[in-house]
Amino acid sequence: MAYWLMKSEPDVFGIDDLKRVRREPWDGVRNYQVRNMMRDDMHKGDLAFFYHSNCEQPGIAGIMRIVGGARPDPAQFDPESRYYDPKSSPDDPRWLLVDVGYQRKLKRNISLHELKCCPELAEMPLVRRGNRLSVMPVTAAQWNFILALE
DNA sequence: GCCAACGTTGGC
DNA sequence: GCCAACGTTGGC
Repeated sequence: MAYWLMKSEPDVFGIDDLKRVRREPWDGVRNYQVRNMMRDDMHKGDLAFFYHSNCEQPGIAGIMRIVGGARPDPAQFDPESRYYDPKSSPDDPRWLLVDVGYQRKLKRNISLHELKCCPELAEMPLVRRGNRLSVMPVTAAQWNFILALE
């Protein structure tokens, strides 16, 4: 089983939203590197940190599980969607999503600032300059270390 | 295939 | 709101 960190803006969709709906298609990924990771490396049963980005206190807010493997993101075919991609076709879908399920909130939000201060996490793309991945792998050691901060 | 222009991400 | 970083686009 693999571990991940997935970013979302809480103003758009946060951990409390996932808690309410229990399960959600993680749509809108429009980055090839992330798409390839979802396609090749993400599997049903994997666990992921829910990270709040672009907000007052960026950080890890909860844990979710991958409950469905990669499948075409319907939003890419919807002209009304902000994720519409006219260059994609149902015959050859360009963008994928995975389905995630609510697991739990962390007892406290673990802020980006705090994560940045941990030498043990220095290799995480999250704390590295210029990183723009909205989904990134987390090693078992990093996962356990972060949970121990809780 | 190069690279300038442009758009997006996301911390601050 | 600013802006650094970086991915994508498209002219050549």
